[in-house]
Amino acid sequence: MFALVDCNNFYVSCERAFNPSLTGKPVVVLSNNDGCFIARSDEAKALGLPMGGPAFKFRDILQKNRVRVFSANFPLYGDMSSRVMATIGDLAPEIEIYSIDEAFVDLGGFSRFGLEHHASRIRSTVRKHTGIPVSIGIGSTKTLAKAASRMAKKNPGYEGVCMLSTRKEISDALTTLKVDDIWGIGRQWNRLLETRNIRTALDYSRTPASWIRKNLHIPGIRIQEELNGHSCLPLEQVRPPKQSICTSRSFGRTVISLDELQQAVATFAGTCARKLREEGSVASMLTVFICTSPFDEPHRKYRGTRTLAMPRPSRDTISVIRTAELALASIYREGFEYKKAGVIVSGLAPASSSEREIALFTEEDTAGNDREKRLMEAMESINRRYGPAAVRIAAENDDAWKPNQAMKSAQYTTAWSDILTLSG
DNA sequence: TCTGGGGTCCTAGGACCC
DNA sequence: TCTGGGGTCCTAGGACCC
Repeated sequence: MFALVDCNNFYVSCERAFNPSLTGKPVVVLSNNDGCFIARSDEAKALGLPMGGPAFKFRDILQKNRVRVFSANFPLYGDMSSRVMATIGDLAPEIEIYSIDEAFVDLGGFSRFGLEHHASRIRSTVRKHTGIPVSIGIGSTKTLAKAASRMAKKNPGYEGVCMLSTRKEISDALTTLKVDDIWGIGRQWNRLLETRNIRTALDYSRTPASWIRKNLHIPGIRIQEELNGHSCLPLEQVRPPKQSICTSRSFGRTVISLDELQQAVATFAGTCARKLREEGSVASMLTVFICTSPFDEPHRKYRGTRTLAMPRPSRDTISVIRTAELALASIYREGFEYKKAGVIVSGLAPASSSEREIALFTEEDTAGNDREKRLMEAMESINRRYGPAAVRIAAENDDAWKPNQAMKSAQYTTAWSDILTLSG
């Protein structure tokens, strides 16, 4: 049996863990640039504030109800997530960390304790050790566990733990589960399914497989199998190496000049290089994209994207930035108000394999590679000691296009300076 | 005035190979 | 008269997830 442990309103719960006065009050957390709602407390949901809704359109509701509004504080949420996952892992070692606020665990070995009982123990321990409330769903497939966790969250009667085991429990659950609440069914597919009058998970589970195969392809078939109790999605305890790494941002204001875009793109490229080194990978390709706001008039819209091969597979800041600059120069067009840009590195391979390949090249290349590597190591050791951007490549600069974050809470668990604000 | 960021998988179509 | 079959790789785009 699989269990899904799912943190309730995760980012809001993180804010509450350090600020108990938020308990019982409506709270929202905003995306970068204080744009959209990305987390809402139950009280905020009850006010009709939608997930992903743009904050400026709900200003009245926010003010009238004294909603507590926070800018996103991802270092805090990431650190709280690690603590939650570590606590779960202590009580259920076969764990797949699925997202920042969710983990699948295999409860197979715990049947003699009673699965629901053990799940309750996980729930109360996480609450006690981290302050984060979680809901837990148990089922014979990941998709059923997901559905169960939804029920656990929605109905207080379950006290945070819902297990689907008998045939009747499963079919009752599938009858109440709307098709677009199934894990893996999004907006487009929901629209298509509606036209066929497929409205509940039970309808979906009984739809001819040939039709699903034709219209929703392999992923659709997997969902159907999983709803019918045939597990297709195994627990992935070891995260597979990343295939691509992306760094992108919306700008705090519109950016017009190539010069400013270059600064932004170089900074994102530098971040990608650092992420590559963390991942232990090298990249063979690099993509740059720039775009205007999707809400602009059609004639003012532009999206440019360009993929280039790296001169050789690398994770060196300088060569990643250089390649990104070439790509940017080829897509930049004058006269547009750019709102967002990003760098994606792909064609990733383990760094160790590339070192062997480099050894096949000429003497100079080997020397160059070695010099790059030592330079990166030196930069990183300086930055570890003196702060994240103590030394950087001159092209990197986040002054001009930095996102706005007006209402950010302190980094209670990751910055010493911010802990002082707690006690002070 | 003001609308996030980081991923994966799948398909289709074109280039190219033998 | 009339022009195969099978494969890979790459890119772009669209779907999904959190």
